Amino acid sequence: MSRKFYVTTAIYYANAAPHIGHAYEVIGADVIARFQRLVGKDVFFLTGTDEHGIKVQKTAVKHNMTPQAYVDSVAEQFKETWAYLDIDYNRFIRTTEKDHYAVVEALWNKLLSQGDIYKATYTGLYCSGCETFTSPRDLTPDGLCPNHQTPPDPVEEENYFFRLSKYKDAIKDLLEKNPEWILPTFRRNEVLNQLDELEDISVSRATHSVTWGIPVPNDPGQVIYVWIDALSNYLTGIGYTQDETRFTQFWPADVHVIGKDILRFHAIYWPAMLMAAGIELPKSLLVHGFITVSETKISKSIGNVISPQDLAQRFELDTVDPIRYYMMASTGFGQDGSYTDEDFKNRINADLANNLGNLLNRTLNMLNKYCEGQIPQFDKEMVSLLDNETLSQIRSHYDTYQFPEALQLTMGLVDKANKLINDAEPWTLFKEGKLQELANVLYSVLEALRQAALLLSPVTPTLSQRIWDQLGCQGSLNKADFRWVFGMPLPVGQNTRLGSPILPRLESEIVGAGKKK
RNA sequence: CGCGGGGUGGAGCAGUCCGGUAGCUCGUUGGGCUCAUAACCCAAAGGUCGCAGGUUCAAAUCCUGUCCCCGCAACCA
Repeated sequence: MSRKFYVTTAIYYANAAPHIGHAYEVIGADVIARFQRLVGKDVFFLTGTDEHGIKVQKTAVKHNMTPQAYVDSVAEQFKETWAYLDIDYNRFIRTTEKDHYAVVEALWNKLLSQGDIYKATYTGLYCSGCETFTSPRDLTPDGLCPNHQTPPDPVEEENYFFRLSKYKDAIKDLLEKNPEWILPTFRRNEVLNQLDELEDISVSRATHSVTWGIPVPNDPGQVIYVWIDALSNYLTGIGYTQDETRFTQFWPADVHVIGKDILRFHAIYWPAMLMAAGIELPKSLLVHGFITVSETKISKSIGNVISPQDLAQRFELDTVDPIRYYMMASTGFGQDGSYTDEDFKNRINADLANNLGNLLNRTLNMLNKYCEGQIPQFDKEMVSLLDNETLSQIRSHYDTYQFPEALQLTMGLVDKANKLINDAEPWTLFKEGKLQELANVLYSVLEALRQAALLLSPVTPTLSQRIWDQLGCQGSLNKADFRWVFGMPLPVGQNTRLGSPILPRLESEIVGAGKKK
């Protein structure tokens, strides 16, 4: 088994601030990265921003900024949000970075020299108001530009094209022979269906329509369009043509985490480009759905854009873990997820505050009263609440990106611990002087807590660490090892450190969902 | 007939491939316990399994028809 793991998110278009939709994807990728580290892989986790193009160019003008200054500010916002969300990435790539230019140019030149990029005339509908080409389906029924209510002009323009059609059969073959290449698998059909009408794609734009992009080598009148520019970030991120050692270490990507909106580009354009360039293909695409807020698609025009910070503020959270947990527990990849305040509060209170947090609290309190706060000496009557079978199921769910299932099983361990306390009644055992039995029960529960903290740590790193610390364990869970689940039981006699609840119950939200604050 | 996903107790889902007491989480109600973050444990109520036919001793599950939602079809996370 390979010891490396390369995971990426899509790079986010730098013309607006991040919201919980972006957060969902990046958290998913972060959970994958953290889990793979936990099981001992050498992980590289790449995320970043896509910063070129006409929209950025225009938005910058609107803000009275240069495109560069504008994308600098947006990239900064993304980085801040990622830090806030506890995203432990290895690199935040920006398509305006120098090494990316070098990669894109290298790729371009290679494809051009072998004839996979060629120059041709592109005929399109150009709206002078929008200063961009539009497609017929974006027009009003009368054939007018929806923004300007004017008819677009047919314009001919010299562009470079990528010989995508040449790779049609190879892509088809790839998808048919690798049913698991796109996950969840039902997405594959969507792509297969689109394959038949595949034409070559335009991969450059004339500078009179867009200037904010990577210039086409040796052709000052053209800039490279989004496909080659954006998709190739996955190569740049690990040093293609720049750092061959690292590149060969991590390529191919193990999984590209993407939204369903950009599946086509990742499932068709991207492998075609790689085939053309003679580069190995990524191993899989993990396609997620969208998060809707109160059943409505997140949209600026509707005004229900909500940032992770908004959400945390709304419930006065002192850690983002509930957000991470909620997103990973309630929505499997593939489905669209619906966010509501009510649902969020219920879920977090039930799982994290009541079941998990309170379990720690009640157990350590008893330990203080009955065992002077020390991990008690158990004997062979002590039962383990976690078994090998369940553990391997949890691991397998994490491995296959089935986070709701992994979390549910882990919470099952917590349930068992709560149940054991109710059934065994340690307070009665104490009164009756059955101290060995008492020690066994408490140890079982404490050990379950330690294991749960470890198993949840990819999703809730902060809360897990709080449990870890209160149990008196040393060090950071970021450096933990999956084998510790059974391999590093709580040492007898260790002093625990009961603290404040790891997560207070959420009370009524301050502002309702779906409204702008 | 473009392709695909889905319609199961108040909410969100599993079960459908390999027919046979309709399950899980949350919520609601009642009880228990008292170590704990009004928490935890137990129990109960609550479902024409979209609709209509058919096959079968037996269908949420197979077959046929039909209605309704949603997604995808060149840049919308």
